[in-house]
Amino acid sequence: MDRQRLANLGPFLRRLTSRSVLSDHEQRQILNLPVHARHARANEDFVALGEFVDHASYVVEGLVGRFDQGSGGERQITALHIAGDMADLHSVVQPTATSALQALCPSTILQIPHGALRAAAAAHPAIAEAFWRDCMVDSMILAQWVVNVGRRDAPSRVAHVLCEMAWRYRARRGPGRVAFEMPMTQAHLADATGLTPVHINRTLRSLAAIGTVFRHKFVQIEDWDALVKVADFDPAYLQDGAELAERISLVN
Amino acid sequence: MDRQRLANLGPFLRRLTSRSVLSDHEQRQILNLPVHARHARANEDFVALGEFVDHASYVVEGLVGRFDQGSGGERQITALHIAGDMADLHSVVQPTATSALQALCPSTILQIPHGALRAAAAAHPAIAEAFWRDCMVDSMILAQWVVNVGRRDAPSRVAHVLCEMAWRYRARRGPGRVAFEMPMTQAHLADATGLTPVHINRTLRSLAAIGTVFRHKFVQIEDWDALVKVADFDPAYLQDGAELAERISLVN
DNA sequence: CGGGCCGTTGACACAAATCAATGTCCGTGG
DNA sequence: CCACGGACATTGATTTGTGTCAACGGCCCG
Repeated sequence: MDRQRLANLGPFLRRLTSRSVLSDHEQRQILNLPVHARHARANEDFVALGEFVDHASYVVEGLVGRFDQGSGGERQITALHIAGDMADLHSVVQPTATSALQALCPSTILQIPHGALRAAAAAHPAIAEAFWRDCMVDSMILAQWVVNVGRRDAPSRVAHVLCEMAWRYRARRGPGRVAFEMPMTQAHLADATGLTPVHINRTLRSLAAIGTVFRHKFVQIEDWDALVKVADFDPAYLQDGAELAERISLVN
Repeated sequence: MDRQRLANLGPFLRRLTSRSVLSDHEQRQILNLPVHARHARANEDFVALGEFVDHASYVVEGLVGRFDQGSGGERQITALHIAGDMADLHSVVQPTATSALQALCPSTILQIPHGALRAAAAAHPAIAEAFWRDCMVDSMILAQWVVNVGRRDAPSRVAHVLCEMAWRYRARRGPGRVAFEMPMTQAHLADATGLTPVHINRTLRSLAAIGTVFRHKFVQIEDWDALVKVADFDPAYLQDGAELAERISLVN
């Protein structure tokens, strides 16, 4: 295991500290985690279903999807992970993958050994807490996806995914125009929303009527508020505006 | 905060130790957690949406659902918690509820202060790990629900929920007949599967054709294997048969 | 005895799936 | 430089699963 000291874990640390309190020393522990870089081509599984992994996968660049599938082969994306996300931090505590990780576009991944993560968590309760909390944010997103797929019609579903991604990419600035890159195909969107690719296509055309377009891996939203209304989007679940006062530490 | 020492946390401890390794001393810490009993009537919210909670809710008796809803009022159950489940252990680390907790039948709840849980986790890395892992099991169930609601048709969805519940209630013994109590209504099943109550009704009738009935809050399955086939059910995600060898401890 | 919750049934409407073809772009190799 | 192949997007015709609306029935409990 080579220990390249790329400064790439910065975004991960920022994610953690945006929701949890870590001392300088603890922050250094995170940045000094050993990593092993790896590349994944578009549509390449870099963690297979059922595989027993000994490392977590951090997305430096690109976009990855968590895929689940039934025995009939019908695929469903269960989570999307953008650059800066630890795609399977949960594997530290649950090393048998119950879903596959697949790159949706050429992506670079940093593998971080479970051993190092476990050691950091065991030595510093605040780090354990930050990891736990980070996993729980993913879990709340998952709960929202159940609602999305279970209770919304096609335009609303697609709009909701676009809103969530805009928010997570921090592309949204005001009530008006928003634009960001989202390197996935219409078929991927279908896998994420529980719809068919053809219907995604038609739905996107209907969304164009309110000024939202997804073309050439690029999302352009003319009227953010209008999209939010269609999506019935409330960003509370992303735990982003979490007040410092609400952050409670294990270490008290 | 009264500190009733009911021996009711036993099932919770058993859940934890079935997947994580805890020393005798750590186990005692769990059993000695202070609790406050509370009753909830059927269809009563005992944790409201958006509420800031300072305790976790443990289900001693009954059945509770995690409810999410859109602005239009359409409800979606995001998780079911049976007796012995800690319904919102995640609230320790994420105290603002993004979903409501509602009793589906008369239930009794034990409230456990976050302070005590946090103290136990901070003092014992193995306990922190066990809590984290327990939350991740719920998370994997959630991921399966996304698949269920996103990719399966009505008979398959309902069958899958029944299989999962049979498994979690430990009602399944062999390949043949299975029966267990599941104190919820058809409308609740509809909220859990993203279907309408009328369609649930018709779907249940179609499942009766393969010998599976849900009547009077009771599930009776004549042919388990047949139901599993309809449901496309694979219990791996429940992390139940997890081998001891696969359990890895933070404390090494 | 009456009212409400829950379950049941039928007729009909509609959103999304399916099936099938065609179009467009882009990289690659002749 | 052009022809080819493949991935992705687009479109139309048709089918189908599920929702919607509306009514009725059973049963428990007050």
